[in-house]
Amino acid sequence: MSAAASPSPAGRETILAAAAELFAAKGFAGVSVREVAERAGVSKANVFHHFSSKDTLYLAVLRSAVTRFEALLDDYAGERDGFEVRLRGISRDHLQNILANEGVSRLIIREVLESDVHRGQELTERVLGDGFNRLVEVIREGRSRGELRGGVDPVLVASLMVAANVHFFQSRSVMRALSGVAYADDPESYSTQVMDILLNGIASR
Amino acid sequence: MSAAASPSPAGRETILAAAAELFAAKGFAGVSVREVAERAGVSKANVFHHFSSKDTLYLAVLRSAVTRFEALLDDYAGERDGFEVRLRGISRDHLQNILANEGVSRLIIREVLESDVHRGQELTERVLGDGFNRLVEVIREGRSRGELRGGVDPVLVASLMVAANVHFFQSRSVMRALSGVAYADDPESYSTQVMDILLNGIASR
DNA sequence: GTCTATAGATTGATAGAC
DNA sequence: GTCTATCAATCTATAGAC
Repeated sequence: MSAAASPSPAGRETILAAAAELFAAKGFAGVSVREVAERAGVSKANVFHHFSSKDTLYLAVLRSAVTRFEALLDDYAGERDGFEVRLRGISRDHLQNILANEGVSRLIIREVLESDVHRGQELTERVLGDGFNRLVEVIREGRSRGELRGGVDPVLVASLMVAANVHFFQSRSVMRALSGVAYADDPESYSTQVMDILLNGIASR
Repeated sequence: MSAAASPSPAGRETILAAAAELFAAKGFAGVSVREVAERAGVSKANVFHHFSSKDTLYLAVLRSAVTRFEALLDDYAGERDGFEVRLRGISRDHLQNILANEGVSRLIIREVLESDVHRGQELTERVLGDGFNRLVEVIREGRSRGELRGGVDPVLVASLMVAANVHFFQSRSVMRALSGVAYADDPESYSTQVMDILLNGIASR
C-alpha cells in the first residue's frame, strides 16, 4: 500500500494538512494558495476545486481543531461515567488538544480576538458554534438530572471551561515568569484544580 | 487654569495618551515615534527624554492599564466590605475597565499571546506582575480569615477571575452570534454569574 | 528627503480540456 | 478530480520630479 496512487480520497486532507502547517507558521496573509498547492503536491486549481476560496480553506483549517474537540466529546458520550467525571475528562482532554495543536489554537484565538460583528458570526456558524453547543448540551444534560444548582446557566459554565483552558494556553509565557504559579507547566494539575472549583461551584446543594 | 503653559508635568502623560491611541489603532510596528511626537505636540527628542526607547514607551502604555486596575484595587482596600463583596466588586470593575479601554486591552492580549519565554518575563516584570500579585494578595487575605475552602490555590483563583473577564472581552463578537448567550451584551450580569459560581466554588464548607 | 508614477512580479480566482 | 492556461487586481520596488 504505497501512497503513490491515491487520487481523490487523500486529496482534500492533504491540502488541509499542508494549509494548517503554513497558516499556523505564517498567518493568513503570509501564505499564498500557490504555496499550499506546492506543499500538498497538487495544482493551485485543485486547491480551488476542494475549497471555494482561500478564506474557506482557512476556516476549514480552524474547523479541524473543533472537529478534534467534537471527536473528544464523542469519547465521553457513553453512559458509563457520572456527570463530574465526564466534565473533568472533557476539560482535561480539551486543554491537551489545545496544547497539542499550538499553531491552529493560536490562529483561532487571534481570529476571534480580531473579528468584528460580521466575522464573529461567520466564525460561530462555520467554525466554533457546533463544538461549543455540544459542550453546552453535555452540561444541560447534567442539569436535567439534577446535578446543577438552580439558576446556573449551562452556557456560562461551558464558557468558563473554555475560558480557563484558553487562558492557560495563551498566558503560559507570563505564568511561567510569575512567582508561585505551581501549575504553569502542568496542564493536568491545572485542569484538575479548575474543575475542582467549577464543579464545586455549580453542584446542587 | 489654562493648559497653555504647563511645560513638564503633563508632558509625560500627554505622550503616553497619544501613544496609547496610536498603538491601539495601528499596533507597535505601525506607529513611528515621530508620529507619537506630532500627536502629542512635542519633539521626537522629547519623547526619548521621557521614554528610553520605543519599546519602553509601548510597555508604559500597556502598564497604564494595569495601573488603572491597581487604582481599582485601592478602592476596595478598605475594611468595610466582606470578602465576597470585595471580590465581586473587583471583578465587575475589572471587566468594566477592560471594556472601557478596548484598544490597550487588545494590545495586552495580543502581546501575551504572541510572547515567547523572554518577552513573557518582560511583560510579567514590567507590566502585569504587580497587578496580578495584588489580586492574589486580596484572595490570600480572604483565605487567612478562613473564607476559602482548604486546598484552594489563591493564584489559581486570581487566574480564573482574569481568564473569565479576558474571555468575555475577546470572544464577545462570537458570543453575540451564539444563540442563547443571554449575557453577551451585559457585562454586569456576566460578572455576577461568574462570581456566583466561583465564590460558591471556593467558599469554605 | 519626500512624493508620484510606473514597470514588474505575484496574488486569488476562473475556464476549459482530460 | 486533476491539470494547463489565463484573467484582473494588487503588491513591491524603483525611477525620476520636486
